[in-house]
Amino acid sequence: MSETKAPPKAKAVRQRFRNEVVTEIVGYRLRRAQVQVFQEFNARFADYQLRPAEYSALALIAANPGSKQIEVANALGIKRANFVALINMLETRGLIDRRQPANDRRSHALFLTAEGESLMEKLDVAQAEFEAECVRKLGGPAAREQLMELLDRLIDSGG
Amino acid sequence: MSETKAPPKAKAVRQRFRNEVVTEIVGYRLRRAQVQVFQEFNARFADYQLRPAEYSALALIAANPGSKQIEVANALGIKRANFVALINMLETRGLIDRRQPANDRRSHALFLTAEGESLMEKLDVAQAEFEAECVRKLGGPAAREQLMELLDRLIDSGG
DNA sequence: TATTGTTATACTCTATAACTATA
DNA sequence: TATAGTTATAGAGTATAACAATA
Repeated sequence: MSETKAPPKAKAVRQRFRNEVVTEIVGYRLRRAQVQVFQEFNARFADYQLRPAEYSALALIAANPGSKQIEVANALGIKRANFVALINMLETRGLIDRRQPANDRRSHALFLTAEGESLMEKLDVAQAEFEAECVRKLGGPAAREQLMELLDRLIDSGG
Repeated sequence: MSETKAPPKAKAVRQRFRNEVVTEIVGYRLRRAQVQVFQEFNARFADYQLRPAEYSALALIAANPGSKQIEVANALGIKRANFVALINMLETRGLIDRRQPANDRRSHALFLTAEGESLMEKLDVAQAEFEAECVRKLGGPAAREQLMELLDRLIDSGG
């Protein structure tokens, strides 16, 4: 503090760019936080070549073996038409299977393959580490719980 | 509670779809909240034909008259290349002006037109109403302040 | 008639490279 | 050399319409 120099005086000191008109908007800050967190996710899961939607699809199939494409798509907020390419990719990579269900031959029953199960074990670890990092940034489990509750209020309310 | 019927026994009771593997992830819930808030924004600003980025650009130019394209683009987290079409649109619609600054002829100095200023007054009202609605959903100003602080922690931390 | 998966298509958003004019 | 604006282009993500198979 004792060694700070006087600011330059000659040129008209360019006023700082005023961001507050947007940074103080809930939606704007929500967006920036989400982008930041997704970038961090992508960096951490780059080794697995999995983006958020792909990871989420795998996790949902693991937790709901035999579920239909439309169920997983709906849970992810993805249109069933757009889910086809995603699930094709996971099948091509040998991570999931489409099987013929007995009761409804229109639908496909989704399952992890052995390789998918094996990968999922690693993904669970990576995801737990990532979540722990978020908790650390937020300042602890209580802060995370607070955030989750506040976000829920924005999601739940219909109008 | 006293009138609950026994669950149907005949068919194998289809277990509820288990979402928790994703809904309990900070990033996932952040994303869903952001999408919800942006949808609400789009609905409210449909009359003005303005999406979040366009509104934010106008607000930043209003708060920083004479700013350069790259300054506004950076503040919005948009590449300068992608900002061109956005600002072209706003200029075509007569909401902003690109003027020649005296000191640096490479850049464009951005200003709201009279029409832009006039529109901005209405947008300020609409945005204030929208923010108030978010506060209501969150449960009051203190809850909003909490959310903003928590989101900041996710944005600030570099690693 | 309605639903599931699928294809095709279009529109937005984003990322990169390269050009120009200026600094 | 570096920066501001621009163009072109390609990749995601998303939305809609239409079709086949099945319910």
